[in-house]
This record gives sequence, structure tokens and C-alpha cells, in this order.
Amino acid sequence: MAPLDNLAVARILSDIGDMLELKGENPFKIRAYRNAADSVANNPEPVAGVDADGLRKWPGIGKDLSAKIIEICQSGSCLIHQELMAHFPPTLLDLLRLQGVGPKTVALLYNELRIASLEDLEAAATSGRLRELKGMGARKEALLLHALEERKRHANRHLLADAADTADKLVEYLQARVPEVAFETVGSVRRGSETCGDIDVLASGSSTDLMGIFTSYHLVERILGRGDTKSSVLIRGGYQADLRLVGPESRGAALQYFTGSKQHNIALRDRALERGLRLNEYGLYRASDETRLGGDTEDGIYEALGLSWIAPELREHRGELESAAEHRLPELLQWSDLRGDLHMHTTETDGKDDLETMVLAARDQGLEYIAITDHSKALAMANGLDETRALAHAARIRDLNRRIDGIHVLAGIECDILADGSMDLADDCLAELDLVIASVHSALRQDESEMTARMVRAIENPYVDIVAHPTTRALLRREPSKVNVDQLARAAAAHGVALEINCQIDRLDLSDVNARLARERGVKLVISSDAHSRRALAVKKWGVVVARRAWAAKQDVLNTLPFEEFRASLRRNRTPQALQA
DNA sequence: GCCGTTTTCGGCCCGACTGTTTTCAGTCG
Repeated sequence: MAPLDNLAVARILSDIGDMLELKGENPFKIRAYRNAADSVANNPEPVAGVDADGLRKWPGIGKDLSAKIIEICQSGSCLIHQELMAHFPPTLLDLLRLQGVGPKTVALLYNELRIASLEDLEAAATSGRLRELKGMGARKEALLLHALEERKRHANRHLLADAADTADKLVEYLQARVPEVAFETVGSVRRGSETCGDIDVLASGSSTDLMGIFTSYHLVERILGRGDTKSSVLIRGGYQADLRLVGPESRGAALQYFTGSKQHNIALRDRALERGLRLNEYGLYRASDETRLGGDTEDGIYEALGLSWIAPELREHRGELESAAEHRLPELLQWSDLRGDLHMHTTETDGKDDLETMVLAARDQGLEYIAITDHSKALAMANGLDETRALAHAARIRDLNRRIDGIHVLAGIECDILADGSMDLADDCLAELDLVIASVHSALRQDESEMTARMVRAIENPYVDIVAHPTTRALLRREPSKVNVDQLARAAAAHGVALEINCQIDRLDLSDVNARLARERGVKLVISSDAHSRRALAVKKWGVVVARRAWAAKQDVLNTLPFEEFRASLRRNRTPQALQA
């Protein structure tokens, strides 16, 4: 059996937590399983290769869970998991993920009516049998039917870029109508999570008609709840949006609180408690006498807890509190640091805009240099280039580069890594170009050893400068390939090959966790748009978010360098010794 | 089930809203 990856192990731990909750177990035991699931999911090190002593160093994993995790890695399950699976039908967990349904309700439905699946629930709600149950009235029944219908209609996660766009429009609507209140997007959108479940907006100030204005937003499909300080709605496209209103004196505390993440907030509150303080969305208080110590600004909260201000992108409980306590958080990369874009396409292959249009658009965007990197011949569907066309295209790019002012244009290629790890174009062709990106577009389902060996072989080709979208994932659509990112990063570091953070909004590949791992292994990152049109050049903003979530500073990213330094830093332009390495 | 510079036992984040309740349990974030 292939070893389970971290997400698979985390899923089992989290399922155990859910099923323990259905049994009405000790809530802290349940939390322990969920914390362990988060810990495994967020750790870049492959869990299958870690021994018990190593696991016990991971946060939230002790003697008991380290043994269970090893059992899961070896057998795909563990005793308690199997016992619970025998006790509950697997479809029961689907019910738990319905809006408005928690463990108590699921237990009630199952114990009283043997409702074990979404289909069972729909049948029971439709036939009116639900109302036999204590605490189930007509409204609750309607709510469940709504939730079932919405489950069918919407996936409940959204790409970051889409969620951010929806949030921006909502905030713009609110701000225009209630100018005396300050609105800010908080939650996972503010943290820059690659996918977002809902949209959280914080309003600070004072307004009596705000909630009415919110719930009458023209994109609202359904009002989930409405109060004086908190309301929730479903808006078109399957987004849940939550609005919270606090007084201006609580803006900072509320920004902090509603930005999360949950794990970050729990840890922050722990820290407050250790200091005899109490933190909530209204402020920071001394526990003994309720004296208010802060809450009007966010950095004031962190400062009062002995911490540097922590950028929202870092608030994932991945060591940020410890670093902030020692005032050694990295100075994170900023959008304005980017000087180049090393991955884009033209009409020569599958781009929508021609060479000159792309170059002029990049110059308009303020870029100092770019690389044109059309596809190679293996991607026949995209009209990929063979050696002859690649060199002719390069000649045109260099000619344009000579004629145009204000931007440097490199003649590059995005060359396919074939299934055996060889390159799709001959070495003497690759050697003629200014920059070579290598990437995988086929045979995505190879097993881990095959895929890893394939990509390492590509890295060993002396003409490869950058590996693009290293895991080939498509968010909400396609799982990442099984490449071992740790081994990939070690090979890239050893050969001086950079790894890309691809900024296409459904790729964001490397991910935050993987980019951080690569950086820690000594790999330089590049942030590139992979634009197939002039408009798509702007997606680099999302790559900057990913890099920040990977704790990257300016010096970790090659395309922050001035042009000449960037060129000199490319693997092909370094010493001959480096080429032979 | 985890965790520890007040602890190896006794803690473990906290408040708003809904629905079905007459004082609160369940859910959510």
C-alpha cells in the first residue's frame, strides 16, 4: 500500500473527532483529535516518514495520538477508527456538514429515526416525520430542506480570487450606503486562504439601518439570520456572507477576532489567559477587574500580549506566535517588490494575445523584465513549438527586445517534462534560449516514486532554470500529483533550480505549505502569472499572497532582483561548476 | 487526549443568533 499523505491521515483523525462527537464523548478529547488533524494537515513534512518521537514534537500530538497516527500510516486505519466506522454508517458524516446541523441533531435523527444519509433526511423531512422529534418544528424542517437543496446546488468552497472579488463588491455596496461606518473584509479572505468557505465583513461604527441594507443587497438569495449586530445571508454564486457590527472602540479587537484563524485565536487567547487577561471581539481586559487594556487597534492587542503585529497571512497557527514573541517574524514580500514575470504565453501557442501586445501590457504594468515562455511540442493541443519554431520564435522575441524601450524581454520556453523525465526539446535547442521553464502536463497520475524521479531527472538537466506549477494541482477540481515535494525541493536546491509559485487562481502551485518547505530547504522561488492574455498578468497578486503565507521575504524570490542580477542568478548563467553539479 | 517557568492533575476560547423553549440547547464562526 502506498503511504498515506498528510491530508489523508488528517481526514481520518478528523472523522474520528466527528464520530466521537456523535457519541457525545468528552469535548476535549474530540478537540484533541481535531487539533491533531490540523497539525498533520499543516505540517509540510510527510507524516508517513516520521517516528513516534518525531510525531510527539508536533503540536497537539502526544503519546496516544502518535501511536494511532503510526497505526494509520501503516494500515490505513486504527482500532478506534474501525470501531467507530462499525458503529456509524459512513454517510452519517455528510449530515454533519449541512448548514444548521450539528452533532446533537445528527445523533437525534439517527437514534430516533435511523436517518443515516442525506437521502434519508430528505425523505423524512418531506413526509413530515421529522416533526415527531422533540425540538423539531416546522421552521426547523424548512431549514433542513433548504440546506439540503443548497448542498446540491453549490459546492461550499470558492477560489480565493473569486471570494475576494465577491467580498470587494459587497464592501463597496455597503460603504457607499453607510459612509459613516468602516467596512473591512476579514476571515479567510483577509488571510489569503487558497479557497474560502464564506465571506466575513466587519463593520465598525454605529448605524441603525445597516443590517437592513445588508440583507437587501441585490445579490442576496436568502437571509440565514438577522440581528442587531450580526447577520448572515446567502448571496448568488453560493457564497455565505456574514456581517458583524461593533463600536469603533472595538475595531481592532474585532478585526483580530474575525480574521482568525480559529487555531490562531485559540492560541492567542491562551496567551492572554496566561497573563491574567481576557480577549474577545470587543477588547482585551484584565481578568481580575475587567479593566480594558486595548481593542481600538489590532496591533495594540498584539503589543499588549508581548507580540509583534502578525500579518493576516501568517495567522494559521504555524509558529507565528512564537516568532512574534521573539520579534523575529520575516519582513514579508510585498507586491511592489516584484520586478519581473517569467512565465507567459502568446498566440504563437495557446495565448490569446500576440507577442507585442503581451510585452506592452507587461511594460504598462510597470514590470522591468519578462520572459515569453510558450509551450513545447508535446502539448500539441496548445500548438506547442518544436525546436525549429522555438528558435524562430526566440529570434522574433529578441528582435522585439532590441526595438522596444522600457522593458527587457527574455526568449524562453515552457518545456514539457515527458513521462520518463526527459525534456520535450533537445538540449542544444534549450541551450540557445535565455530561460527554460520545465513543467508536467501529462501522465499526472504516476505514483510517488515515478513522479518524483521524473521531476528530479528534469531538474538534473543543466538547461532547466525553473520548474513551473510543480504539483499540477487544480483547486476544487484536481488533486495534486503525488510528487514528493521534500525530495523535489532538495534536488532543486542542490542544482540551483528555482521553483515557481504559479499564480493562476485555480493553481496557486506551489501551495503556501509547499513553498515554505521549499524555502526552508534553500530553494529560491519565482512568482509568475502563467498569463495566457494581457489581462491575466494581474493574477500575480495572488502569488504574492501565497509567498507571504509561505513566510517569504523579498530575498527568497528571484524576480524581485533588478534585471542584470536576476539574469546572473539563473542557473544557466552561473559558474560552469554549478552547471555540472 | 494534550499539556505544564504557579501544574503530572485539572484545566482546556467565547459570544451571537435561532428555534422551540418559558430559561435554554444547539449551532456557528
